[in-house]
Amino acid sequence: MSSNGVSNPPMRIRTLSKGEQTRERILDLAQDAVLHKGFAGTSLDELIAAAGITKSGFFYHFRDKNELAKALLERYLAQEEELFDALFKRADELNEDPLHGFLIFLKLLADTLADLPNGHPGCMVASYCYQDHLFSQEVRALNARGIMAWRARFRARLDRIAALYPPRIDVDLDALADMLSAVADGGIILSKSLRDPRLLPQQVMLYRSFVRLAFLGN
Amino acid sequence: MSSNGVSNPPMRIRTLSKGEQTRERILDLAQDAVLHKGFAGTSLDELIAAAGITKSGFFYHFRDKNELAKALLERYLAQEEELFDALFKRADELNEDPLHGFLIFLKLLADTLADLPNGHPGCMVASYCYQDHLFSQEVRALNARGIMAWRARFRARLDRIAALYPPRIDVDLDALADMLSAVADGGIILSKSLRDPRLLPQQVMLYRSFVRLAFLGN
DNA sequence: TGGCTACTGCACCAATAGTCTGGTTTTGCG
DNA sequence: CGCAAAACCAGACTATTGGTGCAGTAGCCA
Repeated sequence: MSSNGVSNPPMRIRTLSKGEQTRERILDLAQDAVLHKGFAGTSLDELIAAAGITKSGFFYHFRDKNELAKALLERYLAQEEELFDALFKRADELNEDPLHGFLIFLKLLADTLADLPNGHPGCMVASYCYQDHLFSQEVRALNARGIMAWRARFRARLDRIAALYPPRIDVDLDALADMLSAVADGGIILSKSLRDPRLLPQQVMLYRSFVRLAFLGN
Repeated sequence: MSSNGVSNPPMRIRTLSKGEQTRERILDLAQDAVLHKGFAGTSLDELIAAAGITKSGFFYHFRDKNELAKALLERYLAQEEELFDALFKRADELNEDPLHGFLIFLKLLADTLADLPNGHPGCMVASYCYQDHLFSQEVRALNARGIMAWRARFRARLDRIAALYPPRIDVDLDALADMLSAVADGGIILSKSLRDPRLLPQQVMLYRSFVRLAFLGN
């Protein structure tokens, strides 16, 4: 796009350099493997074979395996952030009311999840949570911070909702915020285990029903 | 019961033979390790060292590592069954109404989870779900059957409830049954990742609020 | 022309992982 | 007590794993 001239980053989305491409390819392969075999069950040899590089090539991009774990998680969390940003933005454009905006967001989220061709691939945070002793303190902390970020994000919404719609039941808003993470992670487990991609969006929609009932009463 | 005579198993709870004790010890250690490091990350060497046996001793009890995985999951599912049986029994003794019986059950479940000294150790089904490519088809099927059993169990309750209390919202009872599994698995992930044992029972209680709202309206 | 990026190739290593064969002790039980 | 079965132990073996070190190089950009 716009090859107008000199040293401008074209269109804000920089095209990835060759090295970045390879790095992304490794991360893609690693993510897939880790979500199906766990981190320890994913060997470097398998990754380099699939990526079409050599061991030396791998260590050019990552100092060691733990750095791969870290990069994997960082990328995953960033992608989630982006997704939520985008969905909230779309939802807010459709409705100004905080409650209805949130309900729309949840519908958009469910739709997005339902449209994933092979179902949700799995949540890195959940995967890492069941292998925490494999990782450095840094990675574990990153994992926890990811969940806390989701809580803060949803909690902020719920605060604005509760200010306008006094809850029909006695409910801790942090817990209600956490419940979306829980239902999503649980829904992913259901979908993956039973090999039914519909279960995850279905659970999100159930959470939506709960929110609606709790604040709107119907 | 009744040690009236001869070849009765004393007290119904047979005391474990030495071999069974060792086997249980291995399974205990393995479960703990697997829930913290994943299956591939759990080495046999580490298990036999902790159990105080040799490698050969291990293979006397399990043909190979996959058999350990199977035994681990089978035992876990059986223990869950037992727990649910016990809690439903207690709940039903306290109230005959299906809805209130279920609500009591959920409270008992939350209390039980809250009383676990170090929080819930983790769900084997969730752990295995994120490492399915490590296991035989048999183990994967067992995992799926476990979730299906929970669904069937809760669904049966919800059917009886819905017959008496027409739901205030349009809700798929299978999905609502699944939601308990989802919220529990998600709650475990929250509790483990954030190192806060209260989060899991809290999520169960939120699910309880939802059920109450959906069928009772308050 | 040189320097940087992004690798390849190969040699080598200690530590495990998982298996297997064949023996030995320990235990329950009649 | 005596003996078969149960419950192990000793040790050898091989493939794999994560990782180190170093030398070399193709391509690109200034």
